[in-house]
Amino acid sequence: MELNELQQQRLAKLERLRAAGIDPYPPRAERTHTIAELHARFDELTAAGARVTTAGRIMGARRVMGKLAFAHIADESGQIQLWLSRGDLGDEWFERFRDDLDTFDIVQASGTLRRTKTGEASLFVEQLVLLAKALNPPPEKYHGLTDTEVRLRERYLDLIVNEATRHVFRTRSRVISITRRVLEERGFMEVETPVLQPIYGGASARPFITHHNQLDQDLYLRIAVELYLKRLIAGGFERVYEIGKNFRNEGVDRTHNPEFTMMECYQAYADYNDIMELVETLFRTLAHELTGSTTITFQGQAIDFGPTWARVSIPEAIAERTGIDILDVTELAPLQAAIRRENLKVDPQPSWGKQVDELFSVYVQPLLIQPTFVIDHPVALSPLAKKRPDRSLLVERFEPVIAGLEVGNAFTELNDPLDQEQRFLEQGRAYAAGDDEAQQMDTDYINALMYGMPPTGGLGIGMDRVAMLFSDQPTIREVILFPHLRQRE
RNA sequence: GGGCCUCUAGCUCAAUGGUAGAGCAGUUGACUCUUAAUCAAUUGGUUCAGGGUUCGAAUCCCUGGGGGCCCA
Repeated sequence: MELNELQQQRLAKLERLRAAGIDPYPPRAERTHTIAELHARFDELTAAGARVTTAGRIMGARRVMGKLAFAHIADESGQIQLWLSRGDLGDEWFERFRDDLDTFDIVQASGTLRRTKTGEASLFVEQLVLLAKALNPPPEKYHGLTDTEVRLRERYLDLIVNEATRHVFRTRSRVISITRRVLEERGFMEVETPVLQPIYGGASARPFITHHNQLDQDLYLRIAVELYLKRLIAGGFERVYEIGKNFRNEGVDRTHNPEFTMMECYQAYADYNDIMELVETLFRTLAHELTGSTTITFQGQAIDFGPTWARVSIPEAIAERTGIDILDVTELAPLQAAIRRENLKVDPQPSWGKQVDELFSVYVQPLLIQPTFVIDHPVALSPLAKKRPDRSLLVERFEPVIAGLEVGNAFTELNDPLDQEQRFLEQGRAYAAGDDEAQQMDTDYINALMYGMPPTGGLGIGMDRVAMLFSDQPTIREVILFPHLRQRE
């Protein structure tokens, strides 16, 4: 390992400490109070003259005068100022603090609490213990660390110096735990299903492929958990959910990371209308618990989860915005002709369904700022959803859209094994025609349906995107602790 | 995958084709109420990598790499 000048200086200090018989990485720490507890009970502890011991990382610059020094230390709960005097600490440790300790070192400090002349609650230190020597220097103290690349590659440093980053990940954690609680309160049971799957299914996406050596078998990292959870519904569990990582072999952008966290849940004897109610309740609860109100601010836009959500029908909205009635133009070539006639700026797609999706994505979805259920998807794009009884071209499906962002996908599940088989065959033809996101035939899943699966409503929610909304972050990588980046060199 | 922008000291940033600099941090010294401490002095560079143009390249050109923004 090659050390730069600043690292070498810190290493020299570490060696000096070792030479003086001090372990720079002792195995144990002592703490009578966290820093937040010191502040919360400051008056009481000060009046009692209590001797307290706390610990934390030296933050900001040390301010060392001839016989007096100041520094702030931080633990997860907060910051407190240390007041260090040659008189209280003794020459040896005062000089050690001055000469051999640095910003970012982690220390344990014992003493009494008092306010300084300027009124700042401080720990007047009588005894100092080094808990961990930092060999890396801090970033610039005023501008801090701003370089996005370094913030993501060295997320630990980002967390040390940026309270805003810590806040984002605390919020993300609460989003997940509140979601879990809402589901548990409704009687959903958390389950775990395979990450390594012999057949990938449940979504339209390209998989990562891996290999089991002993079985000499290719396996796929799951792109969804849908088909396994519905096997459980067929098995008789009536409410199940799973929160976990999915993997899709796709590009990285503002709203996509190759591995991401999905919540999926399935409820027997329910349909997509019941699931809409669940989604409304979930988001209303998240907003209320995280902000105290039903309204959040995302990228400058107020978003209200109080009311029931608007419903936007894909064919109706496309007709309104483009003048094309997709239910009248149900083949690819005539649809593309109509697009040219109307002079619409969308890219040509290889199938009617995808062309419809493209029209909607360009001309309707960006306008959907308030929480909206997008409904009436083409059956060709929804091989696992039940058809509308009144319109066989469309399915009982909805996507929750917030601030123009798709945050999930839900439908009345297709439980007819014969129809399901036909849908898989259709997907197989699409794959053969070059659609590398088409879904695979899963005969074991059809076998499960052949035992009978009750009418069921199902839902998938992209938890990273929900975390973006509730932490007001513009990109998914800001809500993923260690997002994917290219290797250096 | 395409277009545009960007990469200089540990960090935040300058430097119009002509001696690579500042602030902070660090180091040395002074200082017993500081908090972006102050005062004085001072160290620190493969300018992302490789090639080219030029008397001379951080700067212009080419190739490659990392990152950002927009588009697909």
